[in-house]
Amino acid sequence: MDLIRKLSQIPMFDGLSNEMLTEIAAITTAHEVPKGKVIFSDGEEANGFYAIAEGRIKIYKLSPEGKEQILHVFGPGEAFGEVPVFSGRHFPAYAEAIEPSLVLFFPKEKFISLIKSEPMLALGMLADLSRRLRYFANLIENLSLKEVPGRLAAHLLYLSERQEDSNELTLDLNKTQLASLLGTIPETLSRILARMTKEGLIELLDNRQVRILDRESIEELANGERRLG
Amino acid sequence: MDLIRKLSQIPMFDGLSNEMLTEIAAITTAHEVPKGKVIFSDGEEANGFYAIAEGRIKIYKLSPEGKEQILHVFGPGEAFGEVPVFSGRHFPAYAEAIEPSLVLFFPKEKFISLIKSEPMLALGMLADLSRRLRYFANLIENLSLKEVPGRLAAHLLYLSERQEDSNELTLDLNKTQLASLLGTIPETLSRILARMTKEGLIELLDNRQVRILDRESIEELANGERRLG
DNA sequence: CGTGCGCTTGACTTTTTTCAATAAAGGTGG
DNA sequence: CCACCTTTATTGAAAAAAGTCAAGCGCACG
Repeated sequence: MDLIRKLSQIPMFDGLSNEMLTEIAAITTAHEVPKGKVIFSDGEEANGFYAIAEGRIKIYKLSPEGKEQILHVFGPGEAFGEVPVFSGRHFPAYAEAIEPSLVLFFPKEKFISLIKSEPMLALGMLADLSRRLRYFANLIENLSLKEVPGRLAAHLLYLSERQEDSNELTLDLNKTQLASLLGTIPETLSRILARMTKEGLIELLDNRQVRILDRESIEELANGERRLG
Repeated sequence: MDLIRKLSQIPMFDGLSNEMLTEIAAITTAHEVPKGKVIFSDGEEANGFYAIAEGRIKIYKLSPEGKEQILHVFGPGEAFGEVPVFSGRHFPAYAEAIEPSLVLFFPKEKFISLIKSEPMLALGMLADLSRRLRYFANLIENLSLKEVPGRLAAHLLYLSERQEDSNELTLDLNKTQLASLLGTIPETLSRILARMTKEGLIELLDNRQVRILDRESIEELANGERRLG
């Protein structure tokens, strides 16, 4: 069945038997989500969690004045909204589709029953949450200990690692959302990109394409060993 | 045995049978840690994780210039250093005793074997990591979306909830470390406490004692509905 | 073809940090 | 128990970083 193939592509479910995947499929429902739709809200009661079959979902917090901090952008194969399955009853942030998406939903109680009978499922889940904690520790470090140019530099290096030509990269978000991911605002991001261009560290090709001209300087920026003039 | 009593007081191990506690005890070692001792460092390879029997441990990141961001302060009954047990091989931050402490150590592979045979242990672990993710989401929100007065106000309210007299509270850290927990520096914290005092929101008694004089205004500060004059 | 949203840039304000000096607190050994 | 010494805390003045407000451009989409 198609659903089982989708489940098997989720890393969290790696190493599970076909029987177990079938059991999971039996409790799974799939939902199409249009771009811009809020899947759940901060503080909302949770009945289960999600995984992405297609599309991308941003997880974010909002300030009272409406400023947004993106915590995570998840793509195909990644799960989200698991926290209230295991502690607390409410989602800790907002989730919104930033592309037309197809998400799979797993109801809480039924999923917990499966965990009790299948330790590998628990270990996959633990690995998943652990990776996320590691990612958050890094995000906190960036927000608290680096200035915006350093955060941007680190992000550019991160993106450049996962492209064919390691010196030409495509931004995965528009600049407003990239600003939100980096804990700043579009104006500041724009200015810093301009400064990095003027100092010959990067070159802006398309609106979404960046060429790295001076990788070493960008690495120094990301490590706090240098600052923009 | 004394070790089993200590294990039974760790919330992560709630609901486990005596036999299982005995099995855990068989792989546990206890270690005294003097105040100021670094238990593990960011990036160091991990062989297992820890839980606190007595004392307090801070988990933190350092910038190249030596600025510190505290991620967590853990006390008796709390576990730390679990992330590399389930994903990655290295600790994601530093851990240091801020009081003379007694910590329990659980070796990685042996602990994973126990998890495979006891689903309740996995669920306790999952609840633990989930709580931590929730806490981190909150910390990120504070760092990114609130100014320092708002972060301090939120922390004072948090402390006041867990004291007998809800309007008189004891800071759990010295001010240098409190600044580090709030993502700022001692000078800034000092100034903001002075401003809150001048505006009649709080009164500083001892160096560690704070009396809340105007709780409503502090709540508004914490919610970003108000700012200091 | 127009409206709107995203992006950029400038001028200005606010917040926070830096640097420096001093004061207070806490722990140690005599 | 006190004097000393190190660490911690406070305060001021100046600098830096980032945010706000406002205006204008351009591209996309209906």
